[in-house]
Amino acid sequence: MPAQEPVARPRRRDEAKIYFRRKLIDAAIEAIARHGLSGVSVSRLAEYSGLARGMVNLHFDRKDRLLHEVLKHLADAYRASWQEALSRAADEPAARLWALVEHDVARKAHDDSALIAWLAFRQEAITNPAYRPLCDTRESAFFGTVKSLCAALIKDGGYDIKVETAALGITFLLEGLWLDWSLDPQRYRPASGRVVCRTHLAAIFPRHFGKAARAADG
Amino acid sequence: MPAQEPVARPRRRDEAKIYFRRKLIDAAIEAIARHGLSGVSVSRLAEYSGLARGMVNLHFDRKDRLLHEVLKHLADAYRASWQEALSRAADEPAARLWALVEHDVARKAHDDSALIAWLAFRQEAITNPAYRPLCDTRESAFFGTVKSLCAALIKDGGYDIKVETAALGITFLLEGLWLDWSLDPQRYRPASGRVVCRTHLAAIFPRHFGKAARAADG
Amino acid sequence: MPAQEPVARPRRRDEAKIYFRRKLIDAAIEAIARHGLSGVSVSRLAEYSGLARGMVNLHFDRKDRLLHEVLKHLADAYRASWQEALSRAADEPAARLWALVEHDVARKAHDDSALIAWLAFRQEAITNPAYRPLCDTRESAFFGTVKSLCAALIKDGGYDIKVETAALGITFLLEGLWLDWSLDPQRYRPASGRVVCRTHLAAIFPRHFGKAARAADG
Amino acid sequence: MPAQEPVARPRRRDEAKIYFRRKLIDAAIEAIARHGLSGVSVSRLAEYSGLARGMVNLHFDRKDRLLHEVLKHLADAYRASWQEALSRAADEPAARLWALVEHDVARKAHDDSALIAWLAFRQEAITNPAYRPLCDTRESAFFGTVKSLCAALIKDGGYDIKVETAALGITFLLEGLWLDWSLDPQRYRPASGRVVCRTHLAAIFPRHFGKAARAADG
DNA sequence: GATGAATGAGCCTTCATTCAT
DNA sequence: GATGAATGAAGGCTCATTCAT
Repeated sequence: MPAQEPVARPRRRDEAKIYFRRKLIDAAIEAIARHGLSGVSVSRLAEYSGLARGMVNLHFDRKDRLLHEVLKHLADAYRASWQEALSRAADEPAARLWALVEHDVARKAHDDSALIAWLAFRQEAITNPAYRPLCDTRESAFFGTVKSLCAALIKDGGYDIKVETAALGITFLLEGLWLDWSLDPQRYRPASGRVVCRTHLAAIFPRHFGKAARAADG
Repeated sequence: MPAQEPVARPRRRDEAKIYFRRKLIDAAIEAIARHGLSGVSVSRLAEYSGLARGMVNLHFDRKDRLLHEVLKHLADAYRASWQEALSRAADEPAARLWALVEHDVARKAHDDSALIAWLAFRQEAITNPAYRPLCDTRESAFFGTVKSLCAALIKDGGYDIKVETAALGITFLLEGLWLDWSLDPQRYRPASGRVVCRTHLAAIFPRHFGKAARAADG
Repeated sequence: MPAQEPVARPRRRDEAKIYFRRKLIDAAIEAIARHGLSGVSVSRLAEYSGLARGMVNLHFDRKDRLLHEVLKHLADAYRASWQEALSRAADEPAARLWALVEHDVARKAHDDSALIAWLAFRQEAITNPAYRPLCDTRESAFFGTVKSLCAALIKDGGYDIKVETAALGITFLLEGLWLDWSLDPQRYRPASGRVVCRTHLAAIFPRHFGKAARAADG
Repeated sequence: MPAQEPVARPRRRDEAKIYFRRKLIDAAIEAIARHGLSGVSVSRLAEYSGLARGMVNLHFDRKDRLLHEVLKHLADAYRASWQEALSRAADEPAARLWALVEHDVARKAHDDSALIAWLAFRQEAITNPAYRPLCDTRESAFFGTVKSLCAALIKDGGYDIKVETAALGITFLLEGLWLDWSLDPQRYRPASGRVVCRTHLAAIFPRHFGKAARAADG
């Protein structure tokens, strides 16, 4: 767990409720990252959160629902994160697309637990349909954004490639990156991930990510 | 479960042993594919295999070891499969590399349970180090083959790209494909996966997979 | 089981904890007495105590530890019992030694389960070293007390016998008594056990337990 | 286990039967001595005997019955042993009684497994009535012999003691000795056991085991 | 006769949930 | 609201026994 912030328990009821829910969600993320989804027991949540066992059922009714909230939390946080990165990028499709990629590539250097937990849900969604809507890459806002950026680039560059194909290629690459990273975070090097993605983009959108752009990137 | 082949139980002891072990391994693959790794209980294995509960411990000592054998089985089967595909390809690096990719792309149209089970182990390996050696893409024979084929292509085509980068890009793409497929096998279309990969290869190895080659592919 | 005292379950938590632990310990003693140490299963403990199966692990973590606590309980209760008997005796070594013997001889008329359970642990200690410290007669406070009383008598009477030998003889006799009693409690007669011990004491400490004393005893 | 005698398996069927039964009985004694009665599993018997698992049921039908045979074997061997010691003694009650005691006292220096196994059955007999007849000291030929020797001594010496009391005292002492020895065979010293018994005999039969006799013993 | 593969009952333990405190 | 004691279902494993080989 990262440095335990010594935030005091709020006195007001509605604030306390939020406080406890958040503590349990954080504990769950940590537990998933360390022991996998099936390694999350109520006892372990109590241990990791420092709260009583009954809190899970009090605040989320069922362990099930807590996990669902955790997934929502992860999805929201991820979306907020890449949208924030997007908002800082220049207002051109190429720059914005690269901002998305760079955000993913770079983020793997920190933020371990959340990423691993996300992957755990991603896997669980295969057999547990309840998680699917929140996990399906193709349905996410991220994928939508990538698609619209690709569409803009294709229109602008006159490329002979379908939007769907371009967007899928990019997301496949990023997902492969996640998995590769997750198996051994120590081994992962942002630089090599970046080059792999850049090369791919240069291939499908040469006028936007071709040699000139690559030189600028180093 | 696929159609239950009515293979009679062998009478000879050594054959029966192999027969039952195989039955348990198949049952495990099926159970993993349906319920995830943590959904594999001895009772469920008994149910899926039609054998007694004690058989798991009799033939594999611990459930643990059965699962390890399942993973080995999956790894072996996958390796045998792509190697067979490789052996049928023309003796040129480009053709051979494409044979590998095509094998992966096409295989997702069948073979559901094995693939999903493999992904489950892949995920489990993140938190359970015991599975890691058999799951780490970078250490596999597959990745080694991809690397040596890339090396040959780079030498032949004089490309300005590191072997590692090229090989990683290809495997990331394929792994992304696996995940995308796994979440909804019905949705998956081999054709679109093929195009995504082809486009990528054309980008990094244009002299081998460029326009001319793409035209040939359709 | 002896008549189930209808003591209501305490409402206060700390009292309830003691109450349930005690109930389980009593159930264990009863189960050991009826079925032997290896006949104590969690199911049987639940049955005998009227509590849920999970209570064993809740209150003692492992069945193992419950049994250890049972042994401690038996040892404590036995010690308290003979010490109480000792405290009521006159302040002379002979009277005190006899009080100890009489306590053992007489107690076998009641208190069945505890005694049989104790013997079961005594036996188990032979192959399970964990029980040994609490079972070893020679290390017990009882043996120490017997020794010091013997020492006092030897000094007072000028007997030509080692303290260790005298004390061992007495404890051997008492242990033989226990075993003989345990095989058939119905057959056991305190009177005959008493005579056997008295005769022995008269032999090694004639000036304290000789004819005159024997006459007084009846 | 003591040095494994390399006796070849007999060819003749009836001899082979005896041979295997004996091997299983020896294995059982060893297993009981090491792991206690409840630690004797068919697997362990197979391991210790070097025979197949099915042999237990083939030769003894049930594990139960094998154990019963083991107890009979132990009882027979013990009886043969003390009777042999008795036959070597001089033809006087005192000498014969002492031969019995000495046999017991001295035997504890070797013969570990059989003694510990015997004690295990002795304990088990408390809760399992099936073992009782073969374990009950008071019913055994040994006790009968002790009683008749005591009777002879009482008649000869004109002692004022009941036969039963005298015989019980002696057997209690010896049983106490067994238990004390069993908890720590390393600690046991035959000499001290001998002195304890001698002192006791001198007390109840002074004319036969009094000072003069004691001096002779050292 | 001898073997060990196959069975299913029973073992201890962990678990999510309920609910009195 | 917050706690953790109590429950009983389900988990993996060991076992004695049966019986085909």
